[in-house]
Amino acid sequence: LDSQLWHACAGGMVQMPAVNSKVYYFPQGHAEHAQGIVDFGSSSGVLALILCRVTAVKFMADPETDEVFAKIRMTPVRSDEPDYGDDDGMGLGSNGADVQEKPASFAKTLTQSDANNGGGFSVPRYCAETIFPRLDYSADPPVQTVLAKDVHGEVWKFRHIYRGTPRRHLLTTGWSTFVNQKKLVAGDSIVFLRTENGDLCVGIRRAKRGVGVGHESPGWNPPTGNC
Amino acid sequence: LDSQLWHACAGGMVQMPAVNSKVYYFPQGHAEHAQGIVDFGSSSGVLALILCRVTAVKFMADPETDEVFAKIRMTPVRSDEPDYGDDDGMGLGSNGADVQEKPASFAKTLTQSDANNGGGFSVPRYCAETIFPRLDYSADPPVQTVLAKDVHGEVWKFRHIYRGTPRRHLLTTGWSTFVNQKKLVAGDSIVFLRTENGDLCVGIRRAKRGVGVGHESPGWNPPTGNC
DNA sequence: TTGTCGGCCGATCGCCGACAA
DNA sequence: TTGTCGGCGATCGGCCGACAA
Repeated sequence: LDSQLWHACAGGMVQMPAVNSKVYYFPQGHAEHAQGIVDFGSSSGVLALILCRVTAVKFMADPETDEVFAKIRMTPVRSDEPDYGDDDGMGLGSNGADVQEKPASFAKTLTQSDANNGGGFSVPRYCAETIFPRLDYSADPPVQTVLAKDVHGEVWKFRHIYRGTPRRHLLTTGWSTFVNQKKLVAGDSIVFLRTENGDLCVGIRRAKRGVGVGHESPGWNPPTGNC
Repeated sequence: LDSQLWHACAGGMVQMPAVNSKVYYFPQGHAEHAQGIVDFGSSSGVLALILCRVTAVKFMADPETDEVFAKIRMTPVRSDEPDYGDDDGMGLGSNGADVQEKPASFAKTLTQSDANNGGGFSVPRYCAETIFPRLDYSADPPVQTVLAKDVHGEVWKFRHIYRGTPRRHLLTTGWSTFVNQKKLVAGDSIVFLRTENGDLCVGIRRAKRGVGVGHESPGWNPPTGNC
């Protein structure tokens, strides 16, 4: 899985430690994330945090839901181990900027109309103009076929049209197939990303399904958006 | 799973040993059935057949495909064990007839028209008259709703109508849903069974999917039909 | 700029009798 | 008796601009 698409799906709040960097491992946080509340009382003999060195990071995606996650391999740093002087574990360069250029990407939360069966997808103008291939506006109406690769490398085909009064960008043919196959519902988000060589990719962020999900104000998220 | 419905799905050629009866267990046949060819050469030290006593029989059905199978528990009969004088292991009474009355059932192999999407199911007259609830022929046309329980206890609803020239029995509304949910194709068989208390049940026999399946002559199977 | 709606057209579903095997 | 076919009406999918937030 391409790490750029992975990061676009994960969102801008997610930063991954670089290989060879040093991080603190929290056993309690890991256990709670994996299987719920665990008693790590002071008498349990488990340290609260352990200084480790990252030995491997693997970017992955669930084959069913397309949701992204990562496997991080760590080894404890022994107190007598010499310090290699590596970075702070946030995967950032010394100037605080990502060492890797961030490609253009855009995330939108699906509206009721987007997810409705039989409807299309309303493409925000910013997304259409900066992420999608350039449309030939001299045609009437301007139409093109857009190909996008998902996290599994599968290619999806969409009809991209610029029409209506006032004019707006829409994905029509191919969109409902995508919604049904991916089992998307209103509230889920879709991520479009343009790689350096001009290829288009598409990712998914499922809405939190748990009870008591707060009613977020709708609207689109700034490029490479929410957490 | 009701043993009568199980037997109707398995077909008349299948006879199960009764609990407490004695049978021969063939390790080689069991192994080949489970995982393919296994070498049971004379030097392997495994006996070709072992006299056993059946201690339990469990009638089951695959939750996905509805295909029926059974779990048979056996314990080897030791040579010094006294003979209880039980039967021959075919589950038959001393007169060779089934100890349990066989309920009315009917099996039909689905034709192309039966399996076609958008079509109905052509009910053989014998099945409609002996298995289905009695139809009120004074109505025009005679119609009723038929409820049938599958191997999981799930109830399916069909519209049963007697119409056309010449007159014939058909299942219309509800049939295509059943075909799609059960993923039935032409060549698969459907089994209808009426229990003693008048309830209707429905089972499935999948066609052999393997390559080189011979072209069987079509047509319906006699009551509680094929193997 | 874009979310939602009603209109509308074509495709499909599914019920029907005709006909013949 | 029943398998297959063409007809046809109802429903649904899906593309469209209108309109307003």
